[in-house]
This record gives sequence, structure tokens and C-alpha cells, in this order.
Amino acid sequence: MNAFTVTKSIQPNDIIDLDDWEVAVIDLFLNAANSFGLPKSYGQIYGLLFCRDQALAMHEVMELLQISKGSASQGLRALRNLGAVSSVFAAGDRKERYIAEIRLRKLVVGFLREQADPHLEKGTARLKQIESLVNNIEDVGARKRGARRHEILSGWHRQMSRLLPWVKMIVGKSDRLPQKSSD
Amino acid sequence: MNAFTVTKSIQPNDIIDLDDWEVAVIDLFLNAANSFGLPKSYGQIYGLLFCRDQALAMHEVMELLQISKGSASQGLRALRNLGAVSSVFAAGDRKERYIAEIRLRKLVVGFLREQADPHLEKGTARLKQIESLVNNIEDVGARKRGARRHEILSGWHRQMSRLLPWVKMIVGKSDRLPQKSSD
DNA sequence: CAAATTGTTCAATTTTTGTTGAACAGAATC
DNA sequence: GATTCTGTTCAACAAAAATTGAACAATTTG
Repeated sequence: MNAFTVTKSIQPNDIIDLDDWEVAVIDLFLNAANSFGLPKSYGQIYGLLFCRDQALAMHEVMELLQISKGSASQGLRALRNLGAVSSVFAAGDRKERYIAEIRLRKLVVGFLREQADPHLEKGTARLKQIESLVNNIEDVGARKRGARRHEILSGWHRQMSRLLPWVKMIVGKSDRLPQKSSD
Repeated sequence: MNAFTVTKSIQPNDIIDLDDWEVAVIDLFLNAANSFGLPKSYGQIYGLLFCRDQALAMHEVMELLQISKGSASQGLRALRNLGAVSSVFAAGDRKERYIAEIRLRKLVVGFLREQADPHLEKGTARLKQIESLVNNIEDVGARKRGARRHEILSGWHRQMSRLLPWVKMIVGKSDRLPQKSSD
């Protein structure tokens, strides 16, 4: 009984409580986040919440994914800013709990609002700057070339500005799947 | 004439030959590349070629941007794979010269083909894997939850597959700017 | 107001990613 | 076939980005 008295010291800390399919889904989102230019931890967090019916507290997210407090806090905040996660409060409980937004349209719109729209705005300013630099060119031929490039960039900018609203519109026109009339 | 006999040793290497507006355009593309998840050197290279009427040799790209052989070689190859750069050969010259593709539609289509399409394919495989994991769940309630998530993911996948062709279609419908009837 | 709970911030660290340049391969020229 | 020219590859290195966790609010509870 000497070697086995350590039994009690085994902490019930290992809440390695993820189903295989959940691990696979979390990994899917990890990779997706990566290719969208987001930190992988954001993908993991979203993936976990996506799998669950019940809202999870930050505490649980940390333990289930084995990530640090800082990552969980920052990740949840970023995901809320993207509109990919929303928070709820259980009555008589101090802590916030988080739940995944699963409507694709909302996800796409939020992502574009956070990532694409700011770039378009910056683009406007940059184009003006380039235009003024081009106008300062002495040599006529060189100035003409610069002006041509500025026109092209302006055209691109205009086209992207047109495209984005379209994308926001046509994604998610049939969010609720027509197959299976449950729900 | 002792201290000044080095005159000949001054190499005409400092072809720091970029106009201010070119620097600004290159920086624009550097930032753009960054937000598309591409290395900044790719953006610089594309930006430089975008500015120029004449095709440039790798050698010139290296010197003008002050980047290494490796970066130039890898960058140019990646840009060619994206369809953002094409190469031409001047008659009686051994070296390849590079020129930027400036039609927005081509750029978008190439980017989506290289970045998005592969993800959709992988997605199909992953969805199958998740489906089979879900089917192995013992508990009925848990299996139902897993099945529900699998359906949602399949729906997203289908919608993204529909969206991409649309984007490829509607971008660049008016590449040649209607203003200025030259060309 | 001390202690406990929940969450944020940010400097230090780890991990990931991009860049460099020397060695190499192929092709043309002498 | 030796030399020059052009471009590729990849291991070592540098730079950038994500992650960690300890210190720090802000609340709530006893």
C-alpha cells in the first residue's frame, strides 16, 4: 500500500471531455481560421462552441481546449467582434457564457465588415496619395504612365466596392436547410 | 591620383531607381499581399511589375526591391502560379522577363483557384470523416447533436461552392474602363 | 474591507513564417 | 569540356505572430 497511496493525488483535472467528432470539427475550424488569416486558437474556440448546444464559460473553453487564459479571453473577444460568437448570462450566475453564431450569412457579413471594409477605406486614402505623387512627376511620359496606373487601381477599387455588397447579399439565402423538416 | 584611382571601382550598382509614386504603389501591394495571407515580398514584386510598362528580368527585380535571389525566384514563381505574373522572352536574350497581369478578373480567378478551390475539396473529405465519426457515437442524444452539426457544415459547404462561381463571374465585367476611349 | 470570482492586459516566450545566400543544375557560349 | 549566364533549392537565420501567465482591475460576497 506504499506505492499506491498516491491514488488520492490524482486530480480530477483531466476533463478531456471532447468526443472524437468534436475534435475533428475543432480541427476543421482550426484550419479554416488559418486560411482566413486568423489565429488558430480562434478557430478552436469557435469550433468548440459550434459543437455544443449549451453555452460555455471561458473557464470551460480553457480546460476543454487546453489553452491559456489570455488566449481564451482574446479569442472570445475577437470572435464577438466578428459576430461569430455571442454571450449570454445564466440567471444568478456571475460568469458570462458563450455561444456560436451558426448562420453563415452572419458569419460572412461580420468577417467582411471587420476585414474587407477597413481595407477599402484605407484604399481610398492611399489612392489619393498616389494621385498626388503622380501629379508631381516632371517628365510627361512618366507622369502619363503613373496616371494610367492610378486609373487602373481606382477601377479595381470601385469594382471591389461593388462586389462586397453582392457577396453579403447572396450568401445564406437559404440558411435553414430545406431537407429534414425537424426544427 | 592615388586616393582617386578607385573611381573605376565604383560600381553602377546603385540603381535605386524607383519613383516616389512607384514606392507608394509597391507599398500598397505589400499591404494587400499581407491581408491576403501572402508574403509581403510577393506584394512588392507584383507592385513593381504593375508599375512598369517594360517587362523586368529577375535580376532587375532583385536590385530595385533590394531582395535576395531566393525571394525573387520564389515570389515570381508563386505569382506565375496565381496567374498574376506572366513571362516573356526578348529575342536573342537568354533571360526570362516578367510582366504583371492587370485584369482584375484574372487576378481574382487565379487567387480563388489556388486558395479557395483546394479548401472546398479538402472540405468534402473532412465532412465525410466527420459523418463517419458521428455515426459511431453510442449515445442517441449525442449522435443526434453530431448529426445536426454535420448537416450545418454540409449546408455551408454547398453554399460556398455555389458562391465562388458567382464571384468569378461578376468581378471584372467592365475591366476596360468606359472613361477615356483610348485603347 | 478582506476574500473570492471573473475577466483583461501586456511583456516575455514560444511557435510559425518568411528571407537569405551558398551550393547546385541546366543551358548556352567560347 | 570549361566558363558564363540564369534560375532553383533548401538549410540556416531573421522577423513576425501567437501564446502564455503573472499582475492587474472590477465586481460580488461574507
